Amino acid sequence: MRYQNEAFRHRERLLLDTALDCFKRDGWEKVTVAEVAAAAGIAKGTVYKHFLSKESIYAQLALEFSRACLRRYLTVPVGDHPLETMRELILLAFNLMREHPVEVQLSLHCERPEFQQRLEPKLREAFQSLDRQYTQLFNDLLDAAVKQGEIERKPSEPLYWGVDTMFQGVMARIAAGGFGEWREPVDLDAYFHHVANFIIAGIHGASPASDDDTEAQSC
Amino acid sequence: MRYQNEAFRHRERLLLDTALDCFKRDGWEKVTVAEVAAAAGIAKGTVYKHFLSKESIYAQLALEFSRACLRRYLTVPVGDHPLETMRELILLAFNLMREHPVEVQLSLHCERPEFQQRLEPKLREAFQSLDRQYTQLFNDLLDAAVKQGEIERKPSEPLYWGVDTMFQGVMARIAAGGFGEWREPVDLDAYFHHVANFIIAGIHGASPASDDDTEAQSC
DNA sequence: GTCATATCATGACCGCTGGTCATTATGAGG
DNA sequence: CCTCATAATGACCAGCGGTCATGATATGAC
Repeated sequence: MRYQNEAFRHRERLLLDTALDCFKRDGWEKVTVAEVAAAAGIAKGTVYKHFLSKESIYAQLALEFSRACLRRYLTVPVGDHPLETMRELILLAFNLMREHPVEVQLSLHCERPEFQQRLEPKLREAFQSLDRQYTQLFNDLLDAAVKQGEIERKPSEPLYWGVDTMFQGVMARIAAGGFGEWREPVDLDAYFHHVANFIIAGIHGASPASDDDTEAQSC
Repeated sequence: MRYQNEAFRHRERLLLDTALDCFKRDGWEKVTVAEVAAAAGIAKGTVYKHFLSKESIYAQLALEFSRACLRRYLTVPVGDHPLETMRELILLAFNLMREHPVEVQLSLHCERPEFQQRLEPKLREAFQSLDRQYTQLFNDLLDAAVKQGEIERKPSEPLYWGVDTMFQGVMARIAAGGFGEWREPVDLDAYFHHVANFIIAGIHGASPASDDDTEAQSC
């Protein structure tokens, strides 16, 4: 009884790893469950003893990547210049994405509500939990920046919208394979650098009281 | 000969319209070619006299939407405050997206290089042509802003990266169905407003020199 | 009106997919 | 060694996008 359990778990890891390899080699959309199973030396039916569906595999891989990234971010110490730390984190995130385009594609795919509602509740909650942790990370950093006097205190949510949107955009860009049909070749390093600047500028300058509008109930 | 030709073109329009209706009602991923054909009162095989593939239908609908948007943008006059015009355009774009989420989903789907390379060259070129026109629109606006002294002259491409990324992000958000699992309900109007501010702030402040980021407080 | 011809519409058919489940193989316990 | 619970298997299914031989229809000459 013990041995079988061990073997079962081992197979699950093997399947996830194999699936990711296949996705990286041939594109996650094209790879079939049968191919993954064959590559792992396992019958197709067995895959469904471990995962409810192919999409469930997508979700687990996306979750693992997201968790690994978060773990990495949390090791970065917040110095005396939280906004610089934020820039550092942003660039770190972009580089992690660049190194793992397939995982980024999967993440984008799995974030869609339409996808999530098909998903088993357990995994859906895992996604939500991660979202919360990322929001927390951002808010902590923003608070630190306020405390250090780098920015004025203002509602954090609109700023998070901006940053989140920017991240979505970069993910879409990376998932799309960079600047495929762009006018001229684009260096991803330069792109990352400028986008990071754009974000920091947005945080500095966005939406305090510029002109019209009805928010600003800060504090 | 004349009648048949007319009827053929009419069918093509009918098919596109019907397909869009079906996509809006049941989700563009789930709808099958047979369903679209049935809804249009046409046999499945006939669909393939008009379109090389289901993806080709996606592409044509995305193109039509993109063209319609561009046409709309071009009617907005550039006043004495180009950056305000840009904000206006940005908000117009966001509202168009909100009113046409399915078209946004299709656009995102069709922009992916992997998708485009499967596409018939004619349609691919249409996408590239549109891209060029959008870039042009942005550059013209930026030039005008420089001429009016609203911003300093600086390389436009990095700024376009930022704006493009932001748009990708908003499209992803809208395609995802808004803020599905967000902490608390988010008003899209407020979201649009703040994101537009974020973009304008980014344009003002982003990336003038190497790593110097603080600048460009609102006027 | 009628027939020959060119053109188009049709739906049975194909290969392939994700997913199922009755059957078979295998380890654990007496 | 035998029994039994449990896990692995792959033939099988329904449904998909896409094809193509066949049948229907408009056209133009007479």
